[in-house]
Amino acid sequence: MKSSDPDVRLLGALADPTRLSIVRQLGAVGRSGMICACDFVECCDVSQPTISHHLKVLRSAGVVTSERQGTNIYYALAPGVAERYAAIGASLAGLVPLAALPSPT
Amino acid sequence: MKSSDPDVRLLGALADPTRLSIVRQLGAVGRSGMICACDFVECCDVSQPTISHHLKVLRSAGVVTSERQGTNIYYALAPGVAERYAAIGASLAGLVPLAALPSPT
DNA sequence: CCTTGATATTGATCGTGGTCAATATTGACG
DNA sequence: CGTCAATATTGACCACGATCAATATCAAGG
Repeated sequence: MKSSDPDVRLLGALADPTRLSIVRQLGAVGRSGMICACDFVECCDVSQPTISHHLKVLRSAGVVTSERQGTNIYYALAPGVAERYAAIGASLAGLVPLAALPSPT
Repeated sequence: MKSSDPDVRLLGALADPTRLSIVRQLGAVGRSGMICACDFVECCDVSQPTISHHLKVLRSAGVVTSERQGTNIYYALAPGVAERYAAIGASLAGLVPLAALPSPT
């Protein structure tokens, strides 16, 4: 019954404090920024297997991509995830959510 | 442990096929559009108590507002929910979700 | 190879949430 | 007040997901 709707899966992937924190860190380092999985283990106070599980959920929902570099694995925001998120917002409010953002003058 | 983070609650409220369907219907009828609860019972193939439960979740997360008219109760998108959704998107992708929308050349 | 560090998987536990049947509440209208 | 239609609440059941301890895989260096 896994809901199979990709929009629901995207929202569900973000609807967890640990995962939202991970994704926000990835967003904060910019578009091409990559973060080592070990860094997530340090910051969020959950165990390493739990972090690995959350990263798997995010990857499976198409939110992040992973790239191996030696023993470390670096994660980055998947391309197009912002578009997907914005598209869901558009289907909700039927409009332009962005116009409402704090405009940086 | 209810996660208390309003962003997580907003995303969680949308991360359900039935609730997303409800919110999309509300978005489709436009800004001031209101929809009777009974209409949701008809369209989504879940029982009336379940619809009532989902509406309660959406109301509790600040996604919808309700207004009684006789025996019927009409629901509408809460003001500011689009802004809240967009703000989360901004914190994710750095900014710009809107520029990323399908550009109509 | 063997060890070591990083990540993933397994297995188990436990809370949360979606669902329904049954029942209660609420409001309108005789 | 009694009835009816609409909505909410209760109680129970079940699946899913978040979590951790233990273990496995995987890659680099000696």
